[in-house]
Amino acid sequence: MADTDQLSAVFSALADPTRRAILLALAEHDATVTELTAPLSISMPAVSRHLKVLERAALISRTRSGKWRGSRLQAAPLRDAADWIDRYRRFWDSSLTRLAPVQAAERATDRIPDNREL
Amino acid sequence: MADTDQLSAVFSALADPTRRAILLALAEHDATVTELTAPLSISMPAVSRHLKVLERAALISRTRSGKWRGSRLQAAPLRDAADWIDRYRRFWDSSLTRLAPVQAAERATDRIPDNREL
DNA sequence: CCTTCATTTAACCAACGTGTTAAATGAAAT
DNA sequence: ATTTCATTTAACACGTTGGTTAAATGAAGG
Repeated sequence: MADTDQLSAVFSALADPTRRAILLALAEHDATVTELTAPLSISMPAVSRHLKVLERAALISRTRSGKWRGSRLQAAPLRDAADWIDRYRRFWDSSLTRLAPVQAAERATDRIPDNREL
Repeated sequence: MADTDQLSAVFSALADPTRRAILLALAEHDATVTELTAPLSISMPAVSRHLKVLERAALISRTRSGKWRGSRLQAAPLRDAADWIDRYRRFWDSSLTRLAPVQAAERATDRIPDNREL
């Protein structure tokens, strides 16, 4: 990560398939580390550290109740990530058919040194 | 990354603020490495490598035209990322008011060993 | 040709990420 | 008190990342 900014932390957390699997599991229901580890073919310490990453990204919260530590999905940062990505929606969605030619034209003439058809 | 799966590559690419800045610039118009480097206070080789990361994630395509190599935004992978995140939308958006209590109830009773109010 | 300009590759470095196993912690149960 | 169980921390290995500067590449232009 190297960065501490929120969005970077979130995207970085999402960049790992194991962590995405964990979030998916937590979308079903809160779970303990042991429960999360079961289907994951990695050691419990490894899962524990994935959870720490998710927690730093504020994607989960953790509760303690005696022996057990529960993890709960916190989706707010996902909203931020979705919002960021949404700024690019015009580049792929329905309007693509309508907008694409315009964009192509812009791209062909704009900013490219001497219009060398990049 | 360590992983080669597409979604991981995309999220990993997005996890760096410099690369997000590059994508934002490319949302305006295609650009050369030099143009992209100008506002970025890092060296051109560094930018060149960021571009390679974005290219591996299929977030940009590159064209060559004589001396210049242009970069163009390719938003399709962003759609995939958005789609992935969207599965969690119910956890944060409007229905949150309506759904949250249900979820809370589910969470309190579900899967947690012996209902220890995690 | 020889130079210039845009970009990439190479070599290096410090920091980080992800996994492991073994030890430590801390609450529960006997 | 001692043991047991869930989890975390420590110590280690190893590959990756992101930055640097210096050299290589490759097309354009004199």
